[in-house]
Amino acid sequence: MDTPGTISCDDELRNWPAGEDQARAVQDRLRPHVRLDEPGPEPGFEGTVVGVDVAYDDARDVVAAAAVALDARTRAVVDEATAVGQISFPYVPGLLAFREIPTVLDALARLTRTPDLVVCDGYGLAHPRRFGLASHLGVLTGLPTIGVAKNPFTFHYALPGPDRGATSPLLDGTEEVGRALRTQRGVKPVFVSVGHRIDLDRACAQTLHLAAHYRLPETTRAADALCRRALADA
DNA sequence: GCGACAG
DNA sequence: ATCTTGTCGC
Repeated sequence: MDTPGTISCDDELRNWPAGEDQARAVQDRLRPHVRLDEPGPEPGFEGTVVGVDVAYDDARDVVAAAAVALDARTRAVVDEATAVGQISFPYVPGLLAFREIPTVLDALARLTRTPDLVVCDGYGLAHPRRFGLASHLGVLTGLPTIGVAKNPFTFHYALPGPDRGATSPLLDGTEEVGRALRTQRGVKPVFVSVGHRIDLDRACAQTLHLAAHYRLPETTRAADALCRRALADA
């Protein structure tokens, strides 16, 4: 049985859901473990921010994940790791975590130090059941996580102002589940949501600091490039 | 029933 | 996510 506030990552992996109904049940069971009461690290803190990403080859049934650790202040790459596996779940909107997490966990385990913050491609709280990829990865690892997505999924938003740093609420009805964040002037915004153990203001501030030169955070760009290389070499 | 739908 | 060349622009 689960102890309140504690889950076993190994047990969750052992009992990976076989179908969509089971997967949704897992999300409903794990959702109460998400912690939204911690402010999380400030941008530029002493430590590492890790970007994770995954690439697929459906024809070969191969998935490659990458984890790239950056110095949180300077954004210099300080560590990186990859992992290759078999595709464990089809892509179903709302169930992305079940497709990505097993291999991502492998890659994270191969880093030489524990991340202080993990940046995911996709969403955390901004999810039909408030438990997206970033929330799920946060609960399984216990690490602070955020989600940075390239499109608004099923949610609505007004375009933020044109300046870098401008934001607007990402809405599910009237509930703010994340924010549209302009990381570069005049460039389409990214969509930030909280995963685990960080608040939305800090999640946006971290994203802005990491996206100093491009639309997407350096963490995401580095992890994306690395997992593609890992897939090609697999 | 129809359309929308992170990666 | 992935299939994919050249091309317009700073």
